[in-house]
Amino acid sequence: MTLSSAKTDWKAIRRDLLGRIQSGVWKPGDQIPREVELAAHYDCTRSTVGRALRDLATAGFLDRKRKGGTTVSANPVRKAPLEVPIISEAIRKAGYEVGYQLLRAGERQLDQTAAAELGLPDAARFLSIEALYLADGTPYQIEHRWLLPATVVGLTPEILEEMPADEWLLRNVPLTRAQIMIEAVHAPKDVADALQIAPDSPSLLIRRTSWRATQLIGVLHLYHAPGHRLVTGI
Amino acid sequence: MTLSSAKTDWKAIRRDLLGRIQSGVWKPGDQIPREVELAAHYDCTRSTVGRALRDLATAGFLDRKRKGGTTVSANPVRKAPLEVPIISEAIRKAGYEVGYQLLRAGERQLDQTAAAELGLPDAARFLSIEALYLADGTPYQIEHRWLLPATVVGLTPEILEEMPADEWLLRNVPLTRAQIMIEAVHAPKDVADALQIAPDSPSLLIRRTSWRATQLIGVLHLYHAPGHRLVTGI
DNA sequence: TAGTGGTCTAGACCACAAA
DNA sequence: TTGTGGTCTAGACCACTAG
Repeated sequence: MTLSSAKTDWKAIRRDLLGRIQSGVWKPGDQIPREVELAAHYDCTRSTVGRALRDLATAGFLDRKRKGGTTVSANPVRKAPLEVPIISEAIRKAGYEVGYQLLRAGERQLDQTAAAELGLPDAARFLSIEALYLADGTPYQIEHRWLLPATVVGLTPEILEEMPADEWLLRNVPLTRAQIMIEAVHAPKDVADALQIAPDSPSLLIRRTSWRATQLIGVLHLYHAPGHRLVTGI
Repeated sequence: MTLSSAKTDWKAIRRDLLGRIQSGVWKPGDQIPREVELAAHYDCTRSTVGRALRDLATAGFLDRKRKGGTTVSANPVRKAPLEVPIISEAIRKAGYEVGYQLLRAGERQLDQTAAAELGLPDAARFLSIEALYLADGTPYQIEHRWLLPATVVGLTPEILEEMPADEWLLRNVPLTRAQIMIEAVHAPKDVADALQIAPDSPSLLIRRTSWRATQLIGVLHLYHAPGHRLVTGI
């Protein structure tokens, strides 16, 4: 009641409700009024307050249960959105001139550890791609991919000379599911050489395994130069 | 038309539409039918298809503009949700027994680099907290916080002996905004000692600066033991 | 069993951007 | 100017679950 009560605008209602949560008027675990009561208070229909409540629930601020009512989340598990863009876009966005250099491309036996990760026989042959990305001429990251030849028909080393694998894949084999792992490792020797950094420098490694529907596309390993930061927020 | 056309269920409609996008029936940049047409096709009201379309738009698959219609996103910037839970919850979720050990707590001058990050005069005095977390008895991560005393009144070293700062903060000073940076570093000597790892081991460092509204709460540095992985997916 | 949220309808008006 | 999505209403029925 003391807080604003802009009428009949679900965004305003959401702001008002969020305000009560964040200011502590409603504390974690508290039961908040039912939709009908809120609708009466805000002088609108149940659908409208429902939309505001639904939005807050998907954002993790509220827990909702039929018959059980709506409560303020006890464990506000905030999710920070981590963008997964095309590599060159990421560099461009940061304001740098993009450089791309194909190091190696060709069919290869899958790396032992990578095979184990995928639960595949390492007898399987993959299209192995190694490339270097530069930002303003400075080595920025190394990408190493293993792609399942059957799912990337048409992708040739010639194409890769001009176009990063990311771009080709986005247009030709869009992923529908991916698993991502982020960890800190010592840069392996070949990566350290390519990035022109000291061997055993700390490197941020992003590993991504991607599928199109249930069909495996491949595995991506991204080694970043020391000092590289992943930035996000809530 | 060829794809399923389950009637009057927005989730089914969303599945159907997403199927057309991911199977390539509708390609990036394509204009898709208007709400009225889709409503006719699925034999439901505009509100219902609208909900499905809105959902796909917020997920990044569609771009919508008044009068301009709805198009398939050309740049599907997929966002991987990175969870930011209470530390002990994270360990518990992974199935381990949680250990917590306060190493140091007391007022201190803010660290030089940390002060620069915040744009604060390093003359400011902060509550400095260092703690060790264990998973099944094994050192797991080191947290180092600098908290602005004015915003955490009531938080004493005695409380911190028993309760991780995270838990106290969640209940008493919930954050409304945070900036998060993730990078790979060499573990500093004191951190390496506490984690019982070799000096200069690669460590995943998560840095978080948090605010309540516009009021700075403090800075958190989390050093992880080598091998620790952040896992997410899309 | 009863009460709560989840969904859908059929209609209306409005805001914005393209033509 | 006009067509599109964005939002709201007033009502209804249903699904889940707490008591």
